[in-house]
Amino acid sequence: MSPALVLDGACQRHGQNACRACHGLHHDEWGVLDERLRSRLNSARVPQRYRAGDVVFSEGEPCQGVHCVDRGLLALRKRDPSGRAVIVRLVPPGRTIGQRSFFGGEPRMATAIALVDSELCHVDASTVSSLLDESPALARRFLAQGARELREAEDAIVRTAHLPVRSRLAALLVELKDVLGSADEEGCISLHLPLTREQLAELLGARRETVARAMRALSDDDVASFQGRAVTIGDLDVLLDEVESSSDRESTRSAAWS
Amino acid sequence: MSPALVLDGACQRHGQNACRACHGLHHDEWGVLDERLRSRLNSARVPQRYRAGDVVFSEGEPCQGVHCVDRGLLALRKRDPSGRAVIVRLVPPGRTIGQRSFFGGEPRMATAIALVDSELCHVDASTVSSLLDESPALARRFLAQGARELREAEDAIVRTAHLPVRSRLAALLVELKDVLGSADEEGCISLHLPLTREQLAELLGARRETVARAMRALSDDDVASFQGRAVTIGDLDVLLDEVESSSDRESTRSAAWS
DNA sequence: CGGGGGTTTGAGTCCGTTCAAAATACGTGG
DNA sequence: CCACGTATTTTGAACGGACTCAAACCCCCG
Repeated sequence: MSPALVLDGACQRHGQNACRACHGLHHDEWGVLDERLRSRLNSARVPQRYRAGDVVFSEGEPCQGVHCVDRGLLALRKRDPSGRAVIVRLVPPGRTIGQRSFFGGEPRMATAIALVDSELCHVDASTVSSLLDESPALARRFLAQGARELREAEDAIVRTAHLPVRSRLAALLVELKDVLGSADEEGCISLHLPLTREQLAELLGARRETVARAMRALSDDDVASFQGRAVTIGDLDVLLDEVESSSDRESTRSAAWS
Repeated sequence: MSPALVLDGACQRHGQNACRACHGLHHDEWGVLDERLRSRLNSARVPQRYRAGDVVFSEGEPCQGVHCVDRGLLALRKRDPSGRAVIVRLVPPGRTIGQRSFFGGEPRMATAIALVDSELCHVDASTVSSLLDESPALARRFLAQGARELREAEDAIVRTAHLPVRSRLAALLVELKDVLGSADEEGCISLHLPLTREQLAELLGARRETVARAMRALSDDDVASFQGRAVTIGDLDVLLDEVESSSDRESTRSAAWS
């Protein structure tokens, strides 16, 4: 039912050729290449496997090209001036990482970490460059993808600016359910978190303890239940309200009480 | 002495032709166009003037192309789910706004507001499209610019995640001094804030009152002084420390006291 | 001189943090 | 399969930063 499951299924079926196969199926950049350029890409790309916790590239390193995510999930993490880690975004299958520093001509500004066992394809810088020069359509795809990432980043800025941790956690669950969730026949969504509480905290801009308390608060109010890394969402609408309302909460409540 | 002042001077000298002239001079996208394409751009662009407070485009509107900033300063502002405004970034002269929704094929996701009297050039969507298709170099420029904006957005995420308002204000001053500041012979930097306290608060993800208190705290500690919208920075190093240290502060202090 | 927008200050409250301890999960070797 | 040591997660209590509400203050302009 969920798009993510369909994606995973398709990738597994194609084994080592997952890269070409998956990228054709989804909103990914390379899909627009014609046969000739696609075969050039195919001979240049090098498939790689990473285990949960492995580092794909590190903050400060020079950029050696881009990586496409075929399977798994990555996190991009930066450090603030005082050394604390912040996860700036998650990268699901179908997306490319490393574009930012490739196009910006900068060293890597974040560390990419595999949150679960993952399969990537590395494409070296000169191949990407030559493909870009020959395919304006590819450039447009990358521009569109960059626009999307910028929007997501700005949405994150807006969320962290004013929403409490509890609402930010709810918003994160809403996002994750599209990528990792599966719904049973009752409309009850369940998903397995690919992050430790610590990483969840880095992603939400909070501390472990605060995240734990926010989880407890959500389950006390029957919005979602947490058992270890397993999450179940009884009613999606209740979860969505959690994100929208925030300050409306007590007014909604008092309306329900009267 | 400051780059911003040089830029302003150059633009004013060219009057109505500021667009072409300015864009050639700086790190702007259009600079890479050859003579033919540049003249196409020049005949399609329409110069526009906005007064402080004017809206260039609004959240939700369809995208009609991009705008280049020749003079002045713009703010891009979004609203969070509960309706509160957040300024996600400032746009100085030399930059283009509206690319994000143009490339993403989405309606505008933010409202663009002139913070001071500003001059822009509007370039319609089909012109930008045709230029992009004919000039891979232009596409690369836009990709580079998108990468830069994404990095800046991610930096903002990291800052708001853990730094206190006082440090975020200091970081903002460090950025603004490059665009708006002028240094006297003593190395003492002064600048005029183009924002109300309210807008400053929206930019920092805080409330007016908190920003006022943070200003007071900074001037009490002789980091910077605020008189209305005029800011003077006595020693830039002290201001930079303010951003770096944050949690180191009390240890620095105790070292100084002993 | 008296508005009115914008700014500053104060007092009280709430949310998130910090520090510390208990509880739970987990992998490893016996 | 169980016991044990370690890492992660959860809870509690106290503190602190930022928010809210409310009032005073400016400063510019009519």
